[in-house]
Amino acid sequence: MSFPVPHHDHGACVRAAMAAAEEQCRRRGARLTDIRRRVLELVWGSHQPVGAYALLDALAKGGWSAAPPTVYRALEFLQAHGLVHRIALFNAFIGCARPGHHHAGQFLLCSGCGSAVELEDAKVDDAIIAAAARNGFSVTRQTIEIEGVCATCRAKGQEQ
Amino acid sequence: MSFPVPHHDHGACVRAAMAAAEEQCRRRGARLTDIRRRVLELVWGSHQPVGAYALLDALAKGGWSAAPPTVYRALEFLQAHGLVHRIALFNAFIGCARPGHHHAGQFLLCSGCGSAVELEDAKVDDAIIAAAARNGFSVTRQTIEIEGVCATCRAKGQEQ
DNA sequence: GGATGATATGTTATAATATAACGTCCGGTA
DNA sequence: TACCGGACGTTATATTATAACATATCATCC
Ligand SMILES: [Zn+2]
Ligand SMILES: [Zn+2]
Ligand SMILES: [Zn+2]
Ligand SMILES: [Zn+2]
Repeated sequence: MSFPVPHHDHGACVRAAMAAAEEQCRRRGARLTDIRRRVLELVWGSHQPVGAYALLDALAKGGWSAAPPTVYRALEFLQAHGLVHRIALFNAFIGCARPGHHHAGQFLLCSGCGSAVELEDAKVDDAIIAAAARNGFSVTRQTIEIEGVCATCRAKGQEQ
Repeated sequence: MSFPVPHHDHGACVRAAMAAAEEQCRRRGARLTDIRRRVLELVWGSHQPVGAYALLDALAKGGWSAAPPTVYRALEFLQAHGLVHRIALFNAFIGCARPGHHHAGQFLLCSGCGSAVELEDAKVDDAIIAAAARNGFSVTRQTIEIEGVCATCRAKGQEQ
């Protein structure tokens, strides 16, 4: 929701995400299989978007013998159930902290630390829908990827 | 600026875009070479984003013997000078109707006809910068790609 | 429990997108 | 003319993603 502090208890992030995913799948009658669960954990390895082939390597290191379709299928499932989002700019994937919540798919991407943070800003949402409507356009999906520098990285850059 | 009417005089779009490009390059002392000019014309072949390899094929049909780097270099140049934008969602490229103008990179993408229209909406821009600032984030670049259905396609869909 | 259909996974191959690396040409300039 | 830097040609390869088909697993019904 807000930018991750550098040395936070990330294990807590992962546990919360996995619990939310289990809950979300239970509610929707979706099967969070071993592979899907493992891929989701790997996506949550950091707050940075991860590429499919990086996930593949990570799976392999865990002894999971997997080919590209394995990872892409898992990611497809996770996206379909709102557990993971794709960052189009980077061809990479990031965990969703609030599955089930309304989300428009708004991301802040820090070019310093590589972190991605999901935004749920109603004003941005409204402004976009209004601008679209003014052009006779009805919105079905938003992809909003904002590159820039987070507070932590800006502070680091200036202290030199 | 607004959605293209189905049977408009597209030649006029192309001529205007090419003139604007010549002017922009002149002002900036950039060399709009034959290949770059040709690629830009091809990008303007429609109001739909075009993939790099489609451009490559089109160049080949014009007898231009080109390899991928040729097209990617031309696209890189055109992007650098604001003559072309990349649509991250589609790995494709679209001409900019107003090079030199301030543009935040906001696009409406119709899933019916495939058209892409660039928006320059200050309210969207403001809302995003404000939302980013609230998270201590300073924006350097926006990628806003809004999928949906344009007025023309919606009308077509309903008349059945 | 065994048959059955749907869903999930394994496996191989290949498609689609993008870049690295290096040599050559060409246009302007001293 | 000799030089320099940007532009281009060419080959190879990296990166991302999907097609196609075989096999396995799971849930359900009898
Ligand atoms: Zn964390
Ligand atoms: Zn940062
Ligand atoms: Zn037109
Ligand atoms: Zn349309």
